Amino acid sequence: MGLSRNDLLTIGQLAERSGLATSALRYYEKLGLIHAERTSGNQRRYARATLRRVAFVRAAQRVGLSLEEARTALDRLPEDRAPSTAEWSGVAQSWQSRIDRQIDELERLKVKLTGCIGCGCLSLSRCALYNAEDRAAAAGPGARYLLTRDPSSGPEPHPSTG
Amino acid sequence: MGLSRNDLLTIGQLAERSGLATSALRYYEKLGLIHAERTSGNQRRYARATLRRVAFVRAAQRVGLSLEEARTALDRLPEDRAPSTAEWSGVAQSWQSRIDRQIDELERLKVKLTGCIGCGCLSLSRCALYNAEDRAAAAGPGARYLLTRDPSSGPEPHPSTG
DNA sequence: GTGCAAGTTGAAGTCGACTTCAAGTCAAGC
DNA sequence: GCTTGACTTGAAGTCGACTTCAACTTGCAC
Repeated sequence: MGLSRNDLLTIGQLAERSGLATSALRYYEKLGLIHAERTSGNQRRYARATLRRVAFVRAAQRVGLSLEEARTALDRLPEDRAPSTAEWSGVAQSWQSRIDRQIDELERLKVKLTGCIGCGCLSLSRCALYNAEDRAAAAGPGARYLLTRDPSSGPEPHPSTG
Repeated sequence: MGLSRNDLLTIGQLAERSGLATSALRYYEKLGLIHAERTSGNQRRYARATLRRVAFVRAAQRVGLSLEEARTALDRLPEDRAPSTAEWSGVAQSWQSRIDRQIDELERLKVKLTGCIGCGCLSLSRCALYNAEDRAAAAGPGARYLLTRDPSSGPEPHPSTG
């Protein structure tokens, strides 16, 4: 399990240690999330700090960021060393409020479901589940685009061609 | 805004009332989530109860179910009337535990982030963010496949061809 | 110096949940 | 009866985050 040489990781080693597939790491590199030196034979060699960047990206995804957003956040942290408390706390705090919003939305949904049990609900007239008001609010990771259909808030699902 | 005739909704009306696009409703029909009668001219006409089914599907998505899973859950509820308290409570309770798991995972992530602020963390040796142990646990809606790489738990990301 | 696992590339495929398109048909108001 | 907007279909496109493929090259153990 030891590193083969002076602290540089092959893509396979980074994959094993980060829990990601090598193909994912190459993909991350293409997006500019991580970066590797090359051997004379053109193989990638990663600095150990890359492990940190990968962990950061995975955590970012868990808070609901896209890889593109993760890249932006990553740009505000140093590439070659651990961030200082100050550097880190800004990021962490904005993530915390994201998490809080997600938790909040889940709590509200839970209350609605409980209400529905109590009132024998799902009748068309006044079930809370039918009131879509806060659909766009905070939805979990990855789900934002799936559950939002309210044109007055948040990004459009696929504004590409039309 | 009134219904044009005897309680049957056109696809446009159902779209407006449910907040979904007509294309989404046709897609739901193709998946067997909803069903429509037809006019002599082959246009869809929906019973009002369809509104309930659609609402159910959207709620299911918010708890993290796929449309396929929603269809399965839907099969256990009556198609033409509001479910009884008994019929509903089984579903609602299983959703609640899903929600609880999701909240739980978010709480844990939040604690980790707080820890990282306090300890000037993100050093490679012992930052909690690096310990991926519970990655596969509960992740939010839609995110399960993105964040899971642990072969010992949960569904494989894309086991299709290989 | 050879064998073979592990690396390289770009292009194409996958997944779920839809949307968009093209080419036509229906329904309802005037 | 005509116009026009809402509807019909199947096929193809979109999105993000990867994975898979094919054809090839490197690097390390023996």
